[in-house]
Amino acid sequence: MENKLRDVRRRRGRPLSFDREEALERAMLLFWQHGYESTSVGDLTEAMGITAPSLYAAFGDKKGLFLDAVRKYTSGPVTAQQIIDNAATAREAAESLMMAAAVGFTGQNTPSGCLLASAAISCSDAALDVQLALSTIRSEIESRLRNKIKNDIAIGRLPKGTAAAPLAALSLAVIQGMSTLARDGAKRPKLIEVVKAVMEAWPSR
Amino acid sequence: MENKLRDVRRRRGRPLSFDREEALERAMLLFWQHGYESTSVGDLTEAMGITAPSLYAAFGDKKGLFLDAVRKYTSGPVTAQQIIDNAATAREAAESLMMAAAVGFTGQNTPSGCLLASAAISCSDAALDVQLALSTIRSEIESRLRNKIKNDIAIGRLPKGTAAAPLAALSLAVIQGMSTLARDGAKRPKLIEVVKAVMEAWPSR
DNA sequence: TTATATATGTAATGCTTGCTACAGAAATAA
DNA sequence: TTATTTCTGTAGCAAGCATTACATATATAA
Repeated sequence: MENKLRDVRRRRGRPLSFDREEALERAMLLFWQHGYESTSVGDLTEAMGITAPSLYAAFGDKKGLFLDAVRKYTSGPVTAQQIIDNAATAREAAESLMMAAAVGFTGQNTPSGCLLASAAISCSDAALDVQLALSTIRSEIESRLRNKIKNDIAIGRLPKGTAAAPLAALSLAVIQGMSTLARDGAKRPKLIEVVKAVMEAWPSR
Repeated sequence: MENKLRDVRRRRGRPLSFDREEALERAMLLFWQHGYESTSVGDLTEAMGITAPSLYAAFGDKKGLFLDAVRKYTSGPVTAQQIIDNAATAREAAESLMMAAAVGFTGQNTPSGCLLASAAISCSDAALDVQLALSTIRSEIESRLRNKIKNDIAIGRLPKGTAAAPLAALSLAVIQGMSTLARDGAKRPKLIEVVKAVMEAWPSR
């Protein structure tokens, strides 16, 4: 079997003068902080250290760059999907998800809050598709958690009468809300207390 | 005592050609839907039915108009402060507040979600003061609820060991989160279920 | 070498932004 | 009437927006 690194043929024309992933990382951080519409292409090129034509050649347009940044954001060290799937129980899945949010929203080297929860909450009609893209991601996480809860009910790990949808929606609502709390200045311990508090809403252990 | 209506002297120059409160109402609805920065002055003048010079004469500038719109939003039929103050218990205050949110975020003749929670979540540096204004309002509601909870603990209506701050923060987080859920298409019954679910987190009745 | 492909830097595109100068209109006060 | 005050409509401001045309630079392929 060939060495993968050696297998990578050089492209034909002039090579990129910048590290694509590093530039994308910087764009992501800017979108995270200021949101989609309030971040201008000028802001982006400055932060990424490249000129506009390079940006457009590498990422298509502002919208494409944003969606790429979202992809980078959601494929970090631990994804929501992994957290849910790896949890032993639905209860644990919800708690881990919210705890990861509490920690991720209060990082020292990243903007406060959540990119998915804050980058396109309200926008102009021109950005409705971007808004929808984020909304879809949020809904998928909620749906996955809801299914996990339903499963635990089905196998008797949660009481038969438990309402799955409200618990899943509540978890997502708390995550969205913690994003705003973090943006408003709430520190990590406070968010962790919020998670502990909301876990009391689950059926008695 | 003079009749107040007769007491209102006509102003000296040419009278306003539009109803100030009605125009402000329309501006509020537009800000509610699209947020502060994504609503342009052009959008506003069109919706308000007036020209730019009239807008600037009546409201100062875009920022002044927005803050006036926020004032109108927060001084509606029932304010958060009234809900908290009129509630018999802290528990009731939190529940009423969240229920009012669930209803208010899913009105038929208004945009989905909450103006305070969505109009300036992420913005450019130029709008940081607007962002701060909304953040301050949110914090004041949280603070008022927290004090109500502390009082109930002090008079023995809630268990001595109850943590007031997390319950207040959780309530606000759920409200912010429900705003996003509503914007994502959640209907009123779903939000009401979320409120019922989170109330289970309160100390046993 | 020459041809081809890709990326870059400069500079500009047309459009939208928030805002306002200015002249005229419409009211009250003298 | 005349003066004064206030608002309106037209028209336009400078600045910023996302995007791109174009010439040039730098790589591989023939």
